[in-house]
Amino acid sequence: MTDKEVRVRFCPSPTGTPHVGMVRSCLFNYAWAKHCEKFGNDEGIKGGKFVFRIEDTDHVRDSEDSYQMILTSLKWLGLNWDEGVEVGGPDGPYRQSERTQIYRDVAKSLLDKGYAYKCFSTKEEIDTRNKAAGRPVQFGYDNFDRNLTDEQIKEYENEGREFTIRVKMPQDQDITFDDIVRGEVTFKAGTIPDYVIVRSSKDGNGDPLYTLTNPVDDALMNVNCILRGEDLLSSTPRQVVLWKYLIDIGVAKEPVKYGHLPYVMGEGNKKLSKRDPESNLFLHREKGMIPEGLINYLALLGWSLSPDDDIFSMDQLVEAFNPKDVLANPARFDMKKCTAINAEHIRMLDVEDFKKRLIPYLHGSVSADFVNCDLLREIAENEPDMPKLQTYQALVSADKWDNLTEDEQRIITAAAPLIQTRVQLLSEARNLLAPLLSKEEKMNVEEDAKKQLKSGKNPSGEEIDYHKVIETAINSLKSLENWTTDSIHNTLQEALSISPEGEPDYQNSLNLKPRFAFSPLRVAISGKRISPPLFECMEILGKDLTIKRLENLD
RNA sequence: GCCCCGAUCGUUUAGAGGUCUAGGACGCCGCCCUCUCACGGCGGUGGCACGGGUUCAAAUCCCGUUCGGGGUACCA
Repeated sequence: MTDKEVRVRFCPSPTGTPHVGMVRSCLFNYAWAKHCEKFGNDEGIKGGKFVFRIEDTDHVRDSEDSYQMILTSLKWLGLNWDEGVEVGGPDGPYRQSERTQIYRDVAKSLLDKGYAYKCFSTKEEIDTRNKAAGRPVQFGYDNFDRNLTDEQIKEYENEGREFTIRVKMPQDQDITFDDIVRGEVTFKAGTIPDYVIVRSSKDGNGDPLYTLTNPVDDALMNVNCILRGEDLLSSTPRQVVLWKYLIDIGVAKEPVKYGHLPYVMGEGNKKLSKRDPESNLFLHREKGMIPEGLINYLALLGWSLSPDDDIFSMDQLVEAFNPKDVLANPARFDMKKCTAINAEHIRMLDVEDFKKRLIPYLHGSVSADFVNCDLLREIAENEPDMPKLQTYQALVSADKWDNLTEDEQRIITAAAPLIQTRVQLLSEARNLLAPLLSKEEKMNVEEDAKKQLKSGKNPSGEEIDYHKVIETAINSLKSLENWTTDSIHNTLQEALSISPEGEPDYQNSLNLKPRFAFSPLRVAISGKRISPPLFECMEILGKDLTIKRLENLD
C-alpha cells in the first residue's frame, strides 16, 4: 500500500495562535498530496494521502484552545486531510498525547537492541566534565554513559538514580541525506552527540520527546515524504539515524524523504514571530483576507506557478506543485503584495458570493448582532498566545445573510457590485457601505471631505459657490419622478454641468466642470471624499433621503 | 567555539553556460480613462553581495570572503 502512494503529513504542536509559516507548510503538504493523488509524482506513483497529526507532547506549552484554532484554520482555508484527528484513519490515534504507550514500547526495543542507552548524567555533571576537559559548555553531551558497564548501570539503578534514554549517533562517519528542496546535505562525523528521546525517570517511563515521537509516528503512519520547516534541518541527521534503527526493529518499513521549506520572514531579516501581527492567521482573516487570496500569496513565498502569472487558484496550484521546485532561500512576508493578491481574488468572486462574505465585516453598520472584530484585534495585540477561542469561532460561523433586514439585504445587494473593485480586504467594505446603510439625514463631513467643498468657476469666469450647486441640485431632483441612476445622472448633469463634447450646450445649466459640479453632492451624500459612484448611491438611498442629506449640508 | 542552510530590482519570483544591454508581479512615479476612489490601459524607476577560478563564453559551475539565518535543550 505504501509503495503505491505518496504520504505526507502536517503535524503542528498546539502552542499559540496559528501563524502563516505554519499554514504555508500545511499548504505545501496538502498540495503535494493532492497533486500525487491526481497526477502522480515524478516516479509515476499515483496516489497521495495527507495525514494530520497533533504533536502535543509538551504538557506545559500545549493548549486545547490552540488545538481548536488549528482545526478552525485548516477548515477555513479548505486544507482538508485524509487521515488524522477528527476524521480518523488506520493508524490512529492521531494525537500524540494518546500514544504514550507506543513510544515507550519503541524506546524499550531501541534499548534492547543497543541502539539507545540509559544516561544517568545530569546537566551539571555534563557541564563539569566539559569544563574539566577544557571544552566549551556548548559542546553539549559527551556520550559519557554510552560506555557504562553493566555493573555501573546496576549500581546507579540500585541507588535509585533517574536516567534519560539517549540514541547512539555514529561518531565516525558523515551523515548525508538528499533534501528535496536543498539537494545533498552532509553533516560532519562526530559533530552530533547522542540525544535524549525519553525524559528522565527512575524506570525509563518518562515522557517521550519530540525526537522520538515524531519519527516513530511518521514511521507508523507510513509517511514517506516529509515537508517541514527549515528550523528542523539540523535535527534531521538525528532522525536519519533513528529511522535506520526503526527499520531494523520493524517500526519503519521504507526510507523516507525530507524536504526543508524556507522560513517566512518578517520585515528585515528576522523570522516572523508569533508576536508579529502579520504572522497571525486570525488577524489576516479579521482584516478580510479571503482564503483564496491568502493561499495564493503564501504559495508564492518560495514557489511560483509560471514566469508571468502570479494569480492562481488552488486547483492550479495542485496541478503544478512539486516540492523540488521550492526555493531554498527564505522569503519575507510582504503585506502589500499579499493585499494586492487578495484584491485580485476578491474581484474574481461571483458577486453573490462576494456580498455574503462581506457580512461578518459589517458589524456596527447593520442591525444584526455580529461578531465584534475589534475585540479580536484587542486580543491579538494584548495576548497573542491566549486568544479567546469562542470569539474566533464565531467569525467562522454560519452565513448570517438571513439575519439582515430586508432593507439591508436590498442595499447590500445593490451596492456589492459597486464596491467589489474598490476593496482589497473585506473589512474595507464597511466604510464604503456605511453611508448607504445609514438612515441619517445629515452626514457628518469628514475632514478631508471638507476640502472638496469649494467654489468653481463656470466658463464665463463666474464664481459659483457650492451652496448654489447644492440648491440647484435639490431643485432639479425634487421634480424628478423616475428615480434611477440614469435619470438622476441626466438631470444633475443638465442642471449643473457643462454638456458633453459634441452635444448642444445646456440651456439653464450652471456650466461647471464635472468635479466642481458633483464633488459637493458626494460630500453631502456620504460625508466622505471617497465613495461608491454618486448617482448609484443616490438611487440606493432613495429620493427622500438623498434630498434630506443635500438640504442638511452646512 | 563547532555544525548546517541561504544570497537576482525595495519585496517576491523567472533564469538550470551562450536566446540576459537579466523577464514578470507587487510597491513607487507619470500619463490616459473618469462624477471622487477604484478597476482597466500605457510608460517609467530599479537588481545578479564581493573576490578568485573553470570556460571561447558565467546570474548560471567550483573555491574563498562577507553578510544574513538556524542548530548546538530532559522545546518542537
